[in-house]
Amino acid sequence: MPPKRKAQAPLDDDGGFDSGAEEALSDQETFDKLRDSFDVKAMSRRLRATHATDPASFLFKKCDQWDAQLKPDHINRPLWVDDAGRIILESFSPIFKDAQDFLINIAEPQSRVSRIHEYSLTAHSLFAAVSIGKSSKEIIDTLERYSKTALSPSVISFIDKSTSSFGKAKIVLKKTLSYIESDDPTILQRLLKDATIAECRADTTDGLIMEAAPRIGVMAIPGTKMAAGANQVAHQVAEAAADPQAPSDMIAALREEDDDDEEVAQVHSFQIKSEERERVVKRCQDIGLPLTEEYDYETDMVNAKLDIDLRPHAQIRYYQEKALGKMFSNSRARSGIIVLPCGAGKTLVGITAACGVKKSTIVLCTSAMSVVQWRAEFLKWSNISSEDIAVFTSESKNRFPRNAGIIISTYTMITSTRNRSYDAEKVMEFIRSREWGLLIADEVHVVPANIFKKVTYSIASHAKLGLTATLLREDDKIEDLNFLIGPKLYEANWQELSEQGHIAKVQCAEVWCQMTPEFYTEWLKPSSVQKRALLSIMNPRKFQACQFLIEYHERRGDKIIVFSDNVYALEKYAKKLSKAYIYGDTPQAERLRILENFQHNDQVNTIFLSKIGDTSLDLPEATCLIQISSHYGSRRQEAQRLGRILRAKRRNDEGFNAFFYSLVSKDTDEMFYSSKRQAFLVDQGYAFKVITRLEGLEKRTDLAFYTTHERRELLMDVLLSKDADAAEEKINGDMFGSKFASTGRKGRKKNGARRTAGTLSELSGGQDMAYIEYNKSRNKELKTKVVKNGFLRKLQRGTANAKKAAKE
DNA sequence: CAGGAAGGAA
DNA sequence: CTATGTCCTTCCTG
Repeated sequence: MPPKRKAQAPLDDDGGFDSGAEEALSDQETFDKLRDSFDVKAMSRRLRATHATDPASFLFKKCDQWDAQLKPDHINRPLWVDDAGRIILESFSPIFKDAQDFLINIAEPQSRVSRIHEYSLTAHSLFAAVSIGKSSKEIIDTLERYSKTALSPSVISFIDKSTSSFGKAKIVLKKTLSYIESDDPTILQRLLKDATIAECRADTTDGLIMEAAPRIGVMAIPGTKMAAGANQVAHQVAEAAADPQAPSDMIAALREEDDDDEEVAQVHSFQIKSEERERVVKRCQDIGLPLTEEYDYETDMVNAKLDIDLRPHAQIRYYQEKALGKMFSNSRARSGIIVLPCGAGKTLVGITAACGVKKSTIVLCTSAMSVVQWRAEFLKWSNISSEDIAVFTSESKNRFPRNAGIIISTYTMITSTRNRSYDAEKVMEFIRSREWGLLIADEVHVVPANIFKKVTYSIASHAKLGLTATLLREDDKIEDLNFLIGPKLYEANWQELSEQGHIAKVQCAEVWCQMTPEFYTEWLKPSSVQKRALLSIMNPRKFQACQFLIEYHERRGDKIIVFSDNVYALEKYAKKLSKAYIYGDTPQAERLRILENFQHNDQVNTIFLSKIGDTSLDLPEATCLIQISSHYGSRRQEAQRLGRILRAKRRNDEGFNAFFYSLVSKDTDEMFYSSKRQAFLVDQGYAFKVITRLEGLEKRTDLAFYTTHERRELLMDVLLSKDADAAEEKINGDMFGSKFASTGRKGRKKNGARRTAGTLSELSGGQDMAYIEYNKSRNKELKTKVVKNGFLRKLQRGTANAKKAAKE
């Protein structure tokens, strides 16, 4: 994958590197001196790595390597294709739409900034193209037609080579067992020569299993069902013929299928161990013979039909239809992944897919809350009867009464390795023992986590549909989805959807906040990353910017969410500004109360959320988002947070914009992380504007931490908080260190130290600190789990205050 | 219902 | 560059 590029200039047009006009001069001097004394080289190097590449330079570089002649009418052709399979699409071309539709099928979108889109041809993307029915010739011809230059031979041979062996063998399910199947026995022989695959073989026969092609009825071995199958087709043909609306080719197709059946086409197969499914699929991809997984649901006579249809009021949007079209071509369901931004109707896509397959369906979600939502959506959009949808979570362990139905559950529920309750085990048995027509994996990007990989062999499903907004992980496991679920079938273009009003338009901005001298002085002292991070977050200028933005947007009538990963900062900010906040320990009832107020009470326009709000909370009221702590360059988190405001209810109001601010403390690590986090959104075409000063901010005297005194106090508070205790070590560490060596024995990692500190809160502040410091080095062995979190935090604050008092 | 255990995110 | 610490979620039990 080529490196991501920043599309926008790092600086605002007029702003430039505004060195803080809002600072009093003396502050500025102090600040400059501080900065001069600090070695900024490392940081600027990192910044340059993400900021510096200018958006067009890579084009020129590529042109240099190019001998290819431009075609005479190149101006009418929208593509540049280099010999490594990288494709540049000009979005201003008149045939942009056609070219985009084509590219999305055969290549991986890398970046879709406003004028220039970049795609790349990969083996995976070509496999996806073949599995939705594109031939190698079709791909090459179309590419050639759109390209400004003749395709290089290496690209052609890459496409040829990659596609020639695709689609020759498939993986199928018969009576919950897995088989590799092909028309061509030599392909299977070839596969069996591979040691890994041979190892995973389950049947002990020497040769291959051979049977008539699994058209109609053949799947059923004894007579009765076969007859039923044949009957059904006859019935379908009759039905189709009787229906004046039915296109004649459809009838012909059905008849043809019937005819096919009479010629005894042979199909060969061997069985593999279900638990080795992934290994086999992966191995087959590695050796260039990827397996297709398709489900011929219409002719499946073994599994009961599920009575489900979309309700008439369910309107499928065109992009949802496109996505589903990729999944359902050739009247089969194929496994794969559909990528749609948050709020673009992923659930409806899943439900429609279930309505297409009409077999038992299992839906997996990440949290119990979305399980409830999925169920509600199913009832809303389809005519499924409510008893046919079972929910399998810790609090509800239902099964459906009939032969076919829907189960909605969580990944953890399915994959848990620990002891299950009796009921849970019963339901698991039920799930394992039957065949599923469709598996819907919500938030599919979580699946590659080690534990979740198990789902695919706990559940025997004919087809799998993965849904996600952000097919992104910071590790390299995202590739695994290719064999865990299937190829990416469709990926929507965010900009296009927002232009058409399906998701909100968003203005993104990065607000650079200068560090105050007090805070920067501390920041520059050698200390832990945690402490530095905390100082950057608690930077009073950032606080003021936040306060300013909240006031500004509240006046505009926006509903604002403020995100902070850091709970300490979350609490400080929220309390200082008298706003409600929710984090992990907030009890369910309290959460609901706050959310309720946020949505319906016009006195409550701002809430503070920890990363609890990244996913799962659905807040259609929110229109403005402020990020105050944005650690670890997680692109997915950034995208997901942005997703919180994409479904803004007011999005169709004339000229409506949602706002997304990232507050960043200047000259700290946050700058680096921030640009890293934005990479994904920038590739989706979002332009981040850099704001170096907020108009009117400097004139305000009523903002928090206006006086030096207040800022000092805040600094003290920060330094004494649990995250920033390194400085005290020297003072108190050796005085009390040994005294408590035998006290605590347990506790998980650093938490242990914190917990134990709680239990010892009756000690004086100084001793307490010493204790914490002493145990820092050996907290791996600590293991006391005494008090619960919420209580602890209270104690924590108590001890912090005690420390402060002791110091003064 | 509180609390523990386990695991994920990045 | 990787390892880390912190937060959050799930499920199950006493």
